[in-house]
Amino acid sequence: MNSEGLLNKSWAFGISGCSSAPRPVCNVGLRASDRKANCKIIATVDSSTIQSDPLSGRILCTLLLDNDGAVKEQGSEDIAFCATTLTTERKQTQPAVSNMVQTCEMEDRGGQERSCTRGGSAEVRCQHSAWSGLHARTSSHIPVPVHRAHREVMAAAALTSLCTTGPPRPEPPARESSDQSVPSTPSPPLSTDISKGFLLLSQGDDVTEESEITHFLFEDPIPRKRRNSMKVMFKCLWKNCETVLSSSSGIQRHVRTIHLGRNGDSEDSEGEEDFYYSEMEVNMDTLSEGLSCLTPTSPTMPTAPPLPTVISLRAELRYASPLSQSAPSALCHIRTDHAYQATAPLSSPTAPSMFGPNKVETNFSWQPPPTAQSTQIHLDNMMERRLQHTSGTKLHPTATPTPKPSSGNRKPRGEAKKCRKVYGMEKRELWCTACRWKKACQRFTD
DNA sequence: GCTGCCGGGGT
DNA sequence: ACCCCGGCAGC
Repeated sequence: MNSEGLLNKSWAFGISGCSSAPRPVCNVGLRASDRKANCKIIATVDSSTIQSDPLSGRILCTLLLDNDGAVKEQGSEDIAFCATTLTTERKQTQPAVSNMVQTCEMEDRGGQERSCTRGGSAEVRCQHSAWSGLHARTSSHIPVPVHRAHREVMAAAALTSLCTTGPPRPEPPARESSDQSVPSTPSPPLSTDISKGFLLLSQGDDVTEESEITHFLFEDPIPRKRRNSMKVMFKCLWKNCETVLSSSSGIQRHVRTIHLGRNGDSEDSEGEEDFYYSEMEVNMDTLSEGLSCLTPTSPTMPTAPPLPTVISLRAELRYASPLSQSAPSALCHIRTDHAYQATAPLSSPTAPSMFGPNKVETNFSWQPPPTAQSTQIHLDNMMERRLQHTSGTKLHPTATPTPKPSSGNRKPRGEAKKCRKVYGMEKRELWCTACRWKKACQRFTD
């Protein structure tokens, strides 16, 4: 097997920390290939590649490959990890190794040799020690192509994941003292430090992918859930606007279109919208609980969801056709002030569905807990405001969308003929009740 | 002026 | 709750 084959087998076996180290140092300290009697030194890991290493220059361990194909590790007692990366140099000299197993177990036998062969497969066992608290950096003297580095990272990830399946091991005191910045909540410096190392390896990779790799590499089962449950949201800072979106582009577009009154795709804002939103961390567990309460298909949906953080769904409608002019009244025919109007249809055939294809965005807004009725009112107002905005009148940031103070909230006269017009005064008995009572016609709605 | 309908009052 | 109407505003 050539070196490429080794790569394909994810020969990278060096991983540290294992199950009891939530912040394993995964470093690449491989230097050279060498030969010994009956063994081949396939890698040496020294402390020169480790940042903040108090024993600078010291060889931490040497990885040997014996004739049986088993990997042996030899080194000092305080070996924290055995990490390796295939280098160009090694790629040329690495002998064929088969049945290499990507297993890393936590096992402290107290001896110098921590390797065994099981079923013809070699296992690299890592010993946990005080070294686990060390921060690692990527060895800068090892040129690694991006794609290959990526593969090696993934291989290391596989190893680590196997490590975490090992028997539980109590946290060593050394870690507690050396690394005090390990809260139960996510720790940005960790991901930053680690990811920095991998960024050197895979600068061309997408950040998200790199982040995923980092999480995959170093995640703890329980902390991962917390880590994933926190999500950065972007909150609009505009006065009286509580829109919260999950993406910066979305909030920028929101600010640009809603508040700045600019075209959503135009670039003339020159980043002005950046001043009108801020990031916020949101516990997605709480949010999802709230959402599940609001989900119509939720089997456990209560009639009045007791939300710790209440979400009101804002159906932001964007209409491009003149149909939108009449949409509000058609959409929101929930009126209970008069009994004769309660029988009116809840929606018009010409009205777009609230959750229909015209719905472009659904925003989450943190607001005081509304009742079901107030939620409807909120939707109503939101839609009306949006429709007023999209129907041609550009909103000034400080201007409240009040069309005409003098005209009050009187809705514009509809286009359709009413009962009076259709039947005439002679057949007043054919009018709908509302028309007879000089109220808004309920038969011929707009 | 016609029409739609809001607001208010009467029963 | 039901019914009626004055009055306003859009057309």
